[in-house]
Amino acid sequence: MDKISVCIVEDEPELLKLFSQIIESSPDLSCYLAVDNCENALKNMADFCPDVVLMDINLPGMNGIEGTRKVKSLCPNCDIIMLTIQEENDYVFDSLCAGASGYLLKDSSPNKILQAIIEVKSGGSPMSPSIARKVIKSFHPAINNPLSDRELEVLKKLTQGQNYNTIANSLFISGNTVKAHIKNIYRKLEVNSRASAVEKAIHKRLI
Amino acid sequence: MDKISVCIVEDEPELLKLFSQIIESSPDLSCYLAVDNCENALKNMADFCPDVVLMDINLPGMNGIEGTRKVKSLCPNCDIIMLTIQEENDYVFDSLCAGASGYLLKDSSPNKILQAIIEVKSGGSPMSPSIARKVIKSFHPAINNPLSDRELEVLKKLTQGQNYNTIANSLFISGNTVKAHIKNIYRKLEVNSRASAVEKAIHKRLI
DNA sequence: TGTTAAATACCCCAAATGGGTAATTAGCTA
DNA sequence: TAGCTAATTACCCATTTGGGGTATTTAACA
Repeated sequence: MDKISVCIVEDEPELLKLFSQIIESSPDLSCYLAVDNCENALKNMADFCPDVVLMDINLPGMNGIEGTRKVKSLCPNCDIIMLTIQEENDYVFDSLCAGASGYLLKDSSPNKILQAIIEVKSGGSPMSPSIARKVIKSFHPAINNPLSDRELEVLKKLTQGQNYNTIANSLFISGNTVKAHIKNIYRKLEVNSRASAVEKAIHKRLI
Repeated sequence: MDKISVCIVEDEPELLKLFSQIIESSPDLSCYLAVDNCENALKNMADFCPDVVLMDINLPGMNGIEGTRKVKSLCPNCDIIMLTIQEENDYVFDSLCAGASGYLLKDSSPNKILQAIIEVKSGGSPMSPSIARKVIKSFHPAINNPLSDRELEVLKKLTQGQNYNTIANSLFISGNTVKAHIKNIYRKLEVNSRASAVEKAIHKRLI
């Protein structure tokens, strides 16, 4: 089997050098490209798609999240591992939504980085433990759910696009009562339309 | 520091025995409870909350997903690791939504299982590689997005609860045009209301 | 015991929504 | 070149929605 070809995008020269040395130290990996910005990486990738990209986030010019989006549209089969000090939620989730398949913090050991590259190519998604927990937590139910059980029932049906009367019939209550519940839901979620109620309910994991 | 107390819920006697032996073989862990159904686990947990629960999914009586929900409401600080052969998407995501913090397949090595218990207590979320990929994939953008760029713009504003005219003003087009776009969005997403459009857009990762 | 929240039900009304039809322009493809 | 789709605009009309009220019953709670 061929070596796994890796591209590194990292603007700190020492780190770029360190990472490429780590890659080249493995008999299974080959550092195909080591650049300090996304623009150069993309230019080279038009001709050849590497197997894996290690991507920093804070970069001069295009940032690593936008870069990830662009790499994925250019090379859909390329697996991207974020390798960054950024561990704020926004960075993590924006990266994943842009198409990243892994997320390592820069304090990861050389061995972890090598393992991660192998793992991502074997169909896994290597993440630093704290990142994995953030991701998993995003599925956990809301801790401060202000809605009553009945309101939650109504909210679920709202989400399915049902109107006052359909909801009323399925819950065996009057349309006016449904309306009253929806008013209370809006007040508690601080919204004033079905669309934003659904959006908020999903993102707060209420349903 | 005290040993990490572990509870195992597993209905196959050989596996239950094997897992408890693995736990007891570690100087840092203690198998506090080993039972073959959730009902018994919950009965015991009313008095004492273990640090970690290893939870099977296929169980006689209450299944492991419902069990996870119940354990979390009884012991919010307890970390639950699913340990199961089930790797269908529904099982994975339902487990996480029920409150699980890790998900291992039963073919994991004893060493992986021990590592996972330590890791989950250190604030990580241990997952088998294929499970991690499923989770990460759920954040990736839709591959078959049927909407045009303009329709996506409108959809985003729909999601924010904006009405025809507000959307029209922010896009510098007429309200009638917005309406036409929304009609096309509804047709393509096969929905007929803002609420279900928002629901579908979020779950298909269109926005 | 008084208070509060939840669930139920009703009223009115202005505004927003969804469905139908139709036309023009521009760009892309077979 | 003919045909298709996307984007834009416009109109009509019935239904739905959201905001403003008010009121009763029940259960929980301090």
